[in-house]
Amino acid sequence: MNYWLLKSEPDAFSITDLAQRPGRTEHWDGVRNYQARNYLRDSMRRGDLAFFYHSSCAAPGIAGIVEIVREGYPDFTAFDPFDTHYDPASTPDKPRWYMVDVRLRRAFKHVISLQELKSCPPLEDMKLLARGNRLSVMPLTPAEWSAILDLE
DNA sequence: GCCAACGTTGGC
DNA sequence: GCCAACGTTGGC
Repeated sequence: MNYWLLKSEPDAFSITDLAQRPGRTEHWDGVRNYQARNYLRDSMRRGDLAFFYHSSCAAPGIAGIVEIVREGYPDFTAFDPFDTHYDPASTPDKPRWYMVDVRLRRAFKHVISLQELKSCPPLEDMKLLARGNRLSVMPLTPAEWSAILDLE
């Protein structure tokens, strides 16, 4: 069982959007970074839990918890010329990008703000808070996971 | 909108 | 393989 953090811009896809999907389940598409792709493709397991992080918005922070319900498979949005995440270098025969399916476990009543995360000593070394970090899919240690839950 | 940090691209 | 230029991310 692994712990993760997934970033999304709420303008594009928010935790409220996920809550409204059938089965509160949706594919996590659009990741176009190799390190993040490798996590999605190789390391995420069905049953793993992830924080849903809202980025690039007025109130960045962790909005809730999702469960991985389908392990890595080709991100088909890369095959669609009309999709914003289209990548002609990725084909059904040789897919370059991968996604997983996530199901909403619960949305927090209050988003745990980035500021709260930054001022929590046990989270000092968390990847998310590292200088210049841009990774949109990242692992968390069990200690980080529970420290964040304590902030709720 | 600004800008620092980072990843990718492409010429050499 | 180097590295400058460029595009993107993401907080503020």
